[in-house]
Amino acid sequence: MKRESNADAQKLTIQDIADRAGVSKSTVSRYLNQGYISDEKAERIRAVIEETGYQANFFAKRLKMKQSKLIGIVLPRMDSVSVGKLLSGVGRILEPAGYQGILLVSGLRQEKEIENILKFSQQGVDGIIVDSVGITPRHVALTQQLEVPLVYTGQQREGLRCLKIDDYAAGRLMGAYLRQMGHVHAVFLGVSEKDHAVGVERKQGFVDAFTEGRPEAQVSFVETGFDFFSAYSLGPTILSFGATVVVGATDNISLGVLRYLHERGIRVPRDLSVAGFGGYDVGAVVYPALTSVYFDYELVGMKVAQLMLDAIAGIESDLGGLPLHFLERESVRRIGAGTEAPVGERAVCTALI
Amino acid sequence: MKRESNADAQKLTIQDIADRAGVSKSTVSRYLNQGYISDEKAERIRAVIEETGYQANFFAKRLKMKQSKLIGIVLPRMDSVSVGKLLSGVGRILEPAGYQGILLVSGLRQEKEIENILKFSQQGVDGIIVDSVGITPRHVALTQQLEVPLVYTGQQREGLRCLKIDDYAAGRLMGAYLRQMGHVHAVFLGVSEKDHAVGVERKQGFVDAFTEGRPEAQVSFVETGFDFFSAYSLGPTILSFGATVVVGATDNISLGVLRYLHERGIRVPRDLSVAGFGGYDVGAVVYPALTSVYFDYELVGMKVAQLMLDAIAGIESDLGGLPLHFLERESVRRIGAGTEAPVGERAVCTALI
DNA sequence: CTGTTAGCGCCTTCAA
DNA sequence: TTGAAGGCGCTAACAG
Repeated sequence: MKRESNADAQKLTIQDIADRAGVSKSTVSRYLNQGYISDEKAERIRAVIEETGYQANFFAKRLKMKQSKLIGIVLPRMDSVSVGKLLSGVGRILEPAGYQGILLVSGLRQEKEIENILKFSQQGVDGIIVDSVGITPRHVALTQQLEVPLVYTGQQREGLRCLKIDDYAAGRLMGAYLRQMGHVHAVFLGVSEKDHAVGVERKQGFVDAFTEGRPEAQVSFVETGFDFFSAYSLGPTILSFGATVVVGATDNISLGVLRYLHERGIRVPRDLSVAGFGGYDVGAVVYPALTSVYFDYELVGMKVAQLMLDAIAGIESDLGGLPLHFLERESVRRIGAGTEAPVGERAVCTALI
Repeated sequence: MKRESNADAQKLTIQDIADRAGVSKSTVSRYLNQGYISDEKAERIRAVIEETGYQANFFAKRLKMKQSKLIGIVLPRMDSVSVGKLLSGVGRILEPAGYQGILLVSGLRQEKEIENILKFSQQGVDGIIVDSVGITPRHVALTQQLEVPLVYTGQQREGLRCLKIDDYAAGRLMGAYLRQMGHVHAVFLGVSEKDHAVGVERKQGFVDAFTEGRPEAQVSFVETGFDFFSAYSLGPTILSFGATVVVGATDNISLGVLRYLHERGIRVPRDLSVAGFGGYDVGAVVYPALTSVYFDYELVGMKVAQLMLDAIAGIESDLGGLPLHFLERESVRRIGAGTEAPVGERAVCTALI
């Protein structure tokens, strides 16, 4: 009966392996890393490692190597589809590169976001990815002060390494589409301007493309939260404007509207059109399926991760833009003739399911 | 103009602080940990640390301390609502306890799940939480072999530290409800039995409660994938049985059915009832809102994390069960009188939105 | 090709 | 109370 199984893998050190293989520590180390040893010893070492299940101590190794192969990821929240997709994309790039993501959640608070960045930098991660809810001057200062490379997404700011979907362009896409469909009066159900990307850029893009050179065009604004219940409860207000289409700043918001309209017996799109942003799968299950601008968050994640890797390698890369896809589904009705959108405006529109 | 700002926080070591404060390394160390020094020196050190922004090197510290304050979390996938909620719950417990989660995704592959567990144990995490898609004998062997404590969720297995929702009970809850509503013939749209929790337990619970002591009761089975498109495409098959209710093993599956029925002009619940499992928010937005058994994955996450913390502390705790809530919404119709369910079967039913 | 020798930055006896 | 010294496990010169 053998006493030493390959349990307690943690306990043995490189010295133990060296002893059992009858070589020195450094030889084992070389075997593990570069490899500059005779086939014979290599084989002896391999055998010992095999049977003991030895694994190098992570912390000792990192202490020497001065790099953790860890990327800190600061997230606004955990239970969100887009965050999930983003993470999925990030992992896809990080893993094959030998890096590992480590998370910290900031509960949508900018302050905590900064704390988390600090915490990661103290922990000695090799890079920090921040999915921000709002970049403050302190973010900028901190980023420049820190040694470790940072990449931001979700929000954008001059002077920082950023990569996010083009909310303004997304807004324009929707605005152009609706004017083509002949709509003249729209209700825009937006969110707080504190979220610059969604609250300001997305809305502005929509308004610009929808109204540009059309004095008769009109957009009414209503502010809501991100969840569909808050949108749902705004139903009466929305109807009071007498518009022909309601645009929610996110699909969730639009779904809330859809549900309200359904209960009120208002048919979509016959009586009123509805559209959103995000292109979530759920938009395809509801009836009518929601017309939306699709954001490929997984791709965002992949590009952000690549940007991170490049930054670590000392390369300041520029990974082009992120494509936007227009999902023309069932919730928007054509009214009258429509106004042609500016040339090329529909170039990136693609119909997906 | 000061040359040394508090940038490069990483670079200074405990020795630097000691020098600037005019004390020895060990004094600084003591200040940082236990505290067994004169107020005077303590103050000097505090000041230096304050102005330099010094932070102890994470890896050096861990190398000495023999504990990482890191919990490895092995996930089947990243882009899923339930995983997001679970993580959210885990974080809620881990963070205040000074622990941090670190993730590895196994892409729904059991093999990779094992690799990931191994990887974490090599990295010296203090504990590993596994949201499993299927526990194999190798999982069991590995778990017993490893030094580090493991906690499983998603699946259950004798001899392992597990905590998951009671799929069998959830199935029973649904079965009992439907028989009470007078249904006699149901179609169960289930998933592969490889997923023991969902594919076997949940289904069995449903069948048992639905048919027990009712020879006339009948359940027809159809196997599908987890996504709603695959369920959607099974529409014709489902209808061919002529049942009065369709039960999807997950809400996603049921949503696919709902969409199919809607397109075919079949009214729910008038012509056919539909129900699911999960209680996702989306189920409340569709029309009719989906009746479902609600799983509080965030709570699961919290309990799993607590179990982990206890295990680390050497305590083998038993955190009771997880409550199930029945969401009686709009998609199931009452037919005839119904059969009373076994006594107490509805005890844990609660109506949430 | 290989073993010896230094540390990486920190914590922790051990004397003083 | 404090400082000196040793060592956690590993890698990377440096001589052989």
